Amino acid sequence: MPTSADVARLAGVSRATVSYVLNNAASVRISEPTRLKVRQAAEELGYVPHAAARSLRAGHTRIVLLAGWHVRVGPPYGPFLGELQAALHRMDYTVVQYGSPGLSGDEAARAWAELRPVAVISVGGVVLSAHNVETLKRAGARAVVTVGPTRVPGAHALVLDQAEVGARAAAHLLERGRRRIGVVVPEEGGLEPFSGPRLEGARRAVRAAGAAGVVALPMACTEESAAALAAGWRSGGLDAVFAYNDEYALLLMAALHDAGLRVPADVAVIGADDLLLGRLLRPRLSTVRFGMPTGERLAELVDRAVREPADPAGAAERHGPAAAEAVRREST
Amino acid sequence: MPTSADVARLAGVSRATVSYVLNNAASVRISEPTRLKVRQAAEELGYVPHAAARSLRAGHTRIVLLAGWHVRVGPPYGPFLGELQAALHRMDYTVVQYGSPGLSGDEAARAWAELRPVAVISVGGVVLSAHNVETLKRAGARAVVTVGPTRVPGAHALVLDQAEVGARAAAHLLERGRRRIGVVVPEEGGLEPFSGPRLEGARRAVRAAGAAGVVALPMACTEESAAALAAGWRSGGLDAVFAYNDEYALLLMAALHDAGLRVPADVAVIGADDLLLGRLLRPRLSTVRFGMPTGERLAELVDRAVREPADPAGAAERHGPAAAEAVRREST
DNA sequence: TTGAAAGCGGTACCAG
DNA sequence: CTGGTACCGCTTTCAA
Repeated sequence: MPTSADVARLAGVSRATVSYVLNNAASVRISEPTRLKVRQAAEELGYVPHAAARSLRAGHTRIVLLAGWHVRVGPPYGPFLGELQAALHRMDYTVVQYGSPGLSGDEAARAWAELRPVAVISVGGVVLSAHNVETLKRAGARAVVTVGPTRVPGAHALVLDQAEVGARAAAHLLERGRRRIGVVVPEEGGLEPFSGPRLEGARRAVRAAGAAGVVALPMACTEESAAALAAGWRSGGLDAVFAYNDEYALLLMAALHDAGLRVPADVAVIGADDLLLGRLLRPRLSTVRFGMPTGERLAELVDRAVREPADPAGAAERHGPAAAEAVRREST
Repeated sequence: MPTSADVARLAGVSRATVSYVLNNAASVRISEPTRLKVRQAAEELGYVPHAAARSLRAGHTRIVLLAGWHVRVGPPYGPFLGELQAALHRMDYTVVQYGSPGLSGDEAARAWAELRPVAVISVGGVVLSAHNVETLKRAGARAVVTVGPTRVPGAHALVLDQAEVGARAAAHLLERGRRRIGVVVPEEGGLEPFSGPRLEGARRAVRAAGAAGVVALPMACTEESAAALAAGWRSGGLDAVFAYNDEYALLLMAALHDAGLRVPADVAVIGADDLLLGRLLRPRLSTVRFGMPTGERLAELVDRAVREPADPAGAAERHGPAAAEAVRREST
């Protein structure tokens, strides 16, 4: 691969001049003929600058590290992350995906810091400590943003209060007169940061209402698992279920139907995340929708944090939880 | 951020020694006490090596560039890409996501080459020329893999013959005795590399069978758009539809149902990609399934290409298309 | 207007 | 066994 020295040689100028020309350096005037020679030489050699060398010299990168993307990234995160990525790209950042299955906070922070990202966005998954955030900041991160149920000192937090989702679902079921409520908990790994709070939120809401409590129902995202759960339903005596997610809800609903139970007459079913498919199946699925911020908005937040040198500690944590609301359709 | 020089100073050794210790250099023997001093110093300072500096010196990176991830990345690509990413991570590669909306092949190749990736995986989207592949290889890419309908000279190709999908769908509908066939084409941007060949394949299959031809039906992935399409259905006189995708198929099926048409009596509907939800809705949706390679397999292919210095030109293109087959359920 | 040279952080050769 | 040092490719003062 040709280097800037090769271009300089071919153009008959110094490496400095090459750099000035190709970066349109404003602080220095280069004659038009020289510019042309340099441009042609670069073109001819197919010169492409070396990003690592540049950022080594510059002392900082334009890397935004997007961490903790699970294999199972269900809606509404998929579209959200897509938007985020596109927006950051438009702002000229290099988005580096970093899946970190099974890494501890310390290991993850170290691995991420090696890249010297200018910002880190941690989506679910890895739980960072204040010390980890400190490590990242010292490594050049001007912004560390966590998206998820927890809040880390020192980091911007886009709190997604999953407990609120569970609470709304339970409240809705209670309102509809149900009392014996089950909560489907996914058996798939990696969803605990979401499923745990959802279950807990439902539990709290039910307790607050003076009802008996909720029953956790492990289930995998397969037809077989749903059928197994539905088969034992009558003996459980539950009259309502909050199914973590619309996907799980629909699976279970189909299985309950096949097992001869009527929805919502025998069992009320509510999901979450307001997926499109919830409106396709009949009865239409009730769900809990929660206002996910747009990817663009988070991208702007990151961009601002990167540019603002002053990062008042107070401002770091003021990004409130998005509101959740139950949407009643036909299944409850 | 502390550098290896800081660690060396604190430990009272040279930078070279620090490097040897922290990288467990096998070619050199360092005394145990020294190792300990270095380790402690590094720990104490919270030293994290600088990836860019390292790869600048090494002359190569462990970056695998995953390019062309669209915002709307529908199944079965989502899970596939997730697996791929996880597998590469396990093999100790750094996966860099690079969305390139609206970039030409030349621009994209340049931008990618700046990162000096050791491998490039281009998923749909950007169309690379042989020259672009050459640029990337010169920039250090030991493997360039394209995943999608087209095949680029010089690159490994994981051909996903979308035309075959369309052809199978159409053939299935013809077999079921249908003659006037519509093909839903998504209005959403970014899907053309997939939707175009699917339409074309269906068209060819219908022509080959001596039938009249197919009608392209633009539709967005929303209830409204589906309803609009369904509303004008009777005047179109079509007795079957291939709907690009199970998602579009289900939307349309629900809309047709609401418009008073019976599936499959009045209209046969077939989708593609064999999504889970196609088995939840009744009637169960017929679909075209095609064997997507697992992410693990592609990761291994990349890994092998990276390690094998010899890359016989003949081997570069032998990765055949995955087979597609129609799965009949209840909607056709 | 252009060139020479220092140095970003880390690695690996060679000398001691 | 360890230290000195050259160098990876690029940017950016400082001089000419």
